[in-house]
Amino acid sequence: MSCALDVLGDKWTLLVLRDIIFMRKRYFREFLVSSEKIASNILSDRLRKLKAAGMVLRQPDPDNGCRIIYTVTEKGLGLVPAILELLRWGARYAVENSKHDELIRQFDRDPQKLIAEIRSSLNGIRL
Amino acid sequence: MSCALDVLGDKWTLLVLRDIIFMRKRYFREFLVSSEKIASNILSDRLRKLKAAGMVLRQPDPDNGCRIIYTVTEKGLGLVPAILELLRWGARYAVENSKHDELIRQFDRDPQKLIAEIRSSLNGIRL
DNA sequence: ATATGTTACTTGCTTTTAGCAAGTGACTAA
DNA sequence: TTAGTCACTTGCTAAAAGCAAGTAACATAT
Repeated sequence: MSCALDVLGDKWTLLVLRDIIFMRKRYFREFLVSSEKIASNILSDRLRKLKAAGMVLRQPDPDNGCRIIYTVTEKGLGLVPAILELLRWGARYAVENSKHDELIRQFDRDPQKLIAEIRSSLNGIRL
Repeated sequence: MSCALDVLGDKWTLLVLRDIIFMRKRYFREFLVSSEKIASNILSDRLRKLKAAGMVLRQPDPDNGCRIIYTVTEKGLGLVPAILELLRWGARYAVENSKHDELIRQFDRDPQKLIAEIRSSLNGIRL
């Protein structure tokens, strides 16, 4: 638990993971335009820490030398259930979001299938 | 999600919740002696914020006027699945803890039963 | 009744972390 | 060759964390 919080115990790390997993974000710029407005230095720091924790991969885009592609690892994907439980809790007790409701329903119907879909969408990236 | 992180997005809040829910802690002093050594001013602040968020209750102990009893609310209990998924992830990917393994097995066997047990252990408190 | 102890905090202060605005160097497309 | 994109850094300020010490309310023992 405290190990988990060593990596996740801050405002931004889980949001970055949510974006990379569910919003399918790949590039630095994409993370910057999230609704929560993360600063570029913080984003840089969190991506570096997530990489150090083995939860994301950082690789140059073969099609464009100045681009970097970030992807989730299996360890990062392992947090999907936890993230979805947090979404579910937020949906039940906080103000109305409802944009994650379909995701939650999908998870309830077949958790393994949702995770398999996310994983396979990652394999679609040429590296 | 970001709503959830407004409440939980720091190192200590989830640890306090873990203690109050799974370690059955009730008094200020009990939280102070957790393995992670929270400072008393931080603990005070987090308990106040959790109370403001409607996740814990703060009531004077009828048996001892200078004691305060803290208890989880239903809203706080709603985070049990999320916390357990974090524990599970920590158990799988971080260094070996294994002291939460039984808790995780219990949750896997019958999630509702575990939550019911926690809830009923709260009702045992006279207020 | 007085002294001592307990409990749940505050306060003051220092160190660490967050966050914004602006800048940089590597690369690409016109 | 020039302008633009991209993924960051850097400098600076504001906020939060963390420690040590103090305090007010109550309880217990003498």
